[in-house]
Amino acid sequence: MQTIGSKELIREINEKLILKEIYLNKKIDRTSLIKNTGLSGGTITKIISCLIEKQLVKEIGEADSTGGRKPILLVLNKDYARIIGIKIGVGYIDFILTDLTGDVIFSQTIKYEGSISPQKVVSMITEFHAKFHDKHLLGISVAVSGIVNPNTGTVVNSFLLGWKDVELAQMIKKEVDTYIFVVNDVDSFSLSQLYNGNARFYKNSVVMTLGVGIGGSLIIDKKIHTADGGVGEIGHMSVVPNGNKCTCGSRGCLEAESSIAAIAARINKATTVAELKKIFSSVSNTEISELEFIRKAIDLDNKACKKVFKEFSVEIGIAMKNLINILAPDYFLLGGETLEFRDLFMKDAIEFAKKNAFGTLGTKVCIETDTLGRNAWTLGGIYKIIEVNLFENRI
Amino acid sequence: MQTIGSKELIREINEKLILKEIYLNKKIDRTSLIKNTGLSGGTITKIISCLIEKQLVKEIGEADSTGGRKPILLVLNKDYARIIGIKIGVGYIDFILTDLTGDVIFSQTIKYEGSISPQKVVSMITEFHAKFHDKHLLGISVAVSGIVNPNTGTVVNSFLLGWKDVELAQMIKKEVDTYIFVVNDVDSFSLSQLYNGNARFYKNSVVMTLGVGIGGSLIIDKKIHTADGGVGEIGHMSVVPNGNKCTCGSRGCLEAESSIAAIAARINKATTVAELKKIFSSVSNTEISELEFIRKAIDLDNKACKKVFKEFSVEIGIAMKNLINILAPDYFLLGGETLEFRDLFMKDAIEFAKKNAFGTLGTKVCIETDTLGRNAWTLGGIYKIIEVNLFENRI
DNA sequence: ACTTACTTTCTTCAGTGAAGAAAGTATCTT
DNA sequence: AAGATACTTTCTTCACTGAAGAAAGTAAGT
Repeated sequence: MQTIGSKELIREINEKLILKEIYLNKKIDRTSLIKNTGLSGGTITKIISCLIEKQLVKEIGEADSTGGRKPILLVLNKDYARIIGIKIGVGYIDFILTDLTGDVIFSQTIKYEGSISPQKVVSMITEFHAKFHDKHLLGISVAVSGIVNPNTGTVVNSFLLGWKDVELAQMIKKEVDTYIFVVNDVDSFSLSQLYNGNARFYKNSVVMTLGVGIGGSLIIDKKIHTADGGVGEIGHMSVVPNGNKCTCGSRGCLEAESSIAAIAARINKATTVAELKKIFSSVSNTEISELEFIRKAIDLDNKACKKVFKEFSVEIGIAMKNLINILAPDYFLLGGETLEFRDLFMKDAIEFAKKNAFGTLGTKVCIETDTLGRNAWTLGGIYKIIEVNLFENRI
Repeated sequence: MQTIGSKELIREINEKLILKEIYLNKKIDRTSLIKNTGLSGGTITKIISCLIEKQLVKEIGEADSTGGRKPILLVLNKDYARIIGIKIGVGYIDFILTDLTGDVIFSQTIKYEGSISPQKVVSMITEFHAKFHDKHLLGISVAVSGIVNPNTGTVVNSFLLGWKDVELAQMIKKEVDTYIFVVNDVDSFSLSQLYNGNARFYKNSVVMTLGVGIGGSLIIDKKIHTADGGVGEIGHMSVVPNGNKCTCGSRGCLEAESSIAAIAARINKATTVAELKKIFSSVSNTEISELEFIRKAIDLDNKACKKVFKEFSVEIGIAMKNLINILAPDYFLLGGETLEFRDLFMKDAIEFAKKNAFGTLGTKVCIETDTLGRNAWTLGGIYKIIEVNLFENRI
């Protein structure tokens, strides 16, 4: 939809410019706002007065004088609103409540067994909201696995949850009338890297997560690229012709070859240690997880593990090389549970990728691993809600 | 660089809105501009007067009355400026001169043997420009193979031309002081699909070209995604583990397996027809091109060709499936010289890709082949120059 | 008295909405 | 058939509005 130029647009652009400057500086005075934004003194005074009246901004004291009048410091009013973030995992749901700037106020994890229905999730969200609706609610973000259309708020297809064509945003909005942002969980993780991690310093990034599934997310020109959902299904890139049957129906997909479960299976096949094989038989009975099995395997048969992770590093290296060649990112971030075993594969995979990428693409990309931790999967959607509400122009 | 809201910005936004509306409608009257843009009558009158004064727009007569005063029709002034587009191929250079709307006024192809230096190219551009500098020159677009940084105008690395770190834009600007747009040739082809082909109707597209090399280009949110060059090196995606040695140094790349040269080599290997093998030996002496060899091969040993193209269709299908899974495009366009043999591989490749793509990604993508033809490789950059100058907002 | 920070006043300019001018068509009267 | 009148549509003009900038003023420091 095309936007026409108008006085309202001018004011909106400048208000958001000022809000962004206050947010980035945490606290700032009017004269610095004049310098940093290029707006005139009169304009700054008028707009700040407006924002104070709206209670989005507040004065919090003075800074030291440099020879004249002491400047008055301005900050975003953290208490202006609250934001709720949810991450629907397999067997658990994370809830996080933050203030206007994304600082965590409260968080909790609720575990569940078997499967969980969308109705149940909506019910839990409504309960969580009821506990905190004393403040204005800016929005609710929900991170879900699978193909998610963030524009319609629909979970098109989540294999892990067993959901298909769930209009989650609409269901939640019926109960809580606020802005609902339904997003793929890897995209949410990626948004955290963009707003709070090192991805913020780069224009184009690829995020890859290794774990139960192999996930991916793309950041293009400092914006998450979701299309209408389905972007970044890196796990379903073919790496082994006629390889293992994948859950998606294809063969030789990266996920079929290199998920946690696949690694465990490969270790079991490679090892001759009887005790280890016995332990592996418990895995499918969920007496022990694949992660735990791999931990034990490293103790009991380090040689077999090294061999399996060596092959794994080549597959991951090929996948990374392919992504670097297709997308030419400045920044490449690796995350997910499999990073626990990074010592066994990471260096080789990165070296393989950098060495085999086309031309200069391998040398120009910065490759790092996640340092933000588990909350990043939930906070990403919250950061997006803040960006959309406070800083993003409609043109 | 952040943009502040101002009266100048308002005027600029609205002028471009009006120009875009005139361009899309080819001819339009003021009352329709009021309806289509949402701007008021006074604003339309003022801005149109301005544009007429600048000679960007002109009145060209009247439309029929519908009961009142006859409306006056307005058009873009095609003669306001000229644009030059160049495509540097292997063994030839295409030159195209267009008017303000991208309509071709003049074109020529100059052949060259062996290699060609950047200096020689600049010299030819200067000569071409000298023939047509009676009109204002809006810009010059140069399409080149390899890794090209359009932001700096640098040919970082063109394997086919043997160029490395050539600051082509600067070299040209020294001779002709105008806007210079240096772009990867597949990206230029892609831009034509976006501005003049069916890609204009989709938000996210992938363009793949099959020929001497395997090239790719990405359109994200209706914008070509180039980063700082190197995006879309689809040809260097691995499809065969430990496969053929590629020019990029890696092994098993799509380009090493499925370029025109690779297909010819595979046909030669598969055939038992002595005459065909004899003809193939002439290819490396450039007595006959690979394309011509394949044409003959289809006549002399259709069975072997069918077999080779069957394998080829799987490789292309895998590559397409990988791209669909990573990028979730709405639209996928195939182009390039290998399409001459589309009857032997296209249907199978598309079917493979659609069938093996993740979830609904395969059914939602529209896959087509190029209909714009050879000039599309040159005109894409011209369309971009028009877009940047007449329609694109700086915010 | 001078410096620095912030506010107020006045000016400029772009867009808006309403009214008017210009140029049409349709109908009626002579 | 010609002229007059009524109505419609297109385009222009103009007074008003609001946002930003420039200039001048006030407040609070050293």
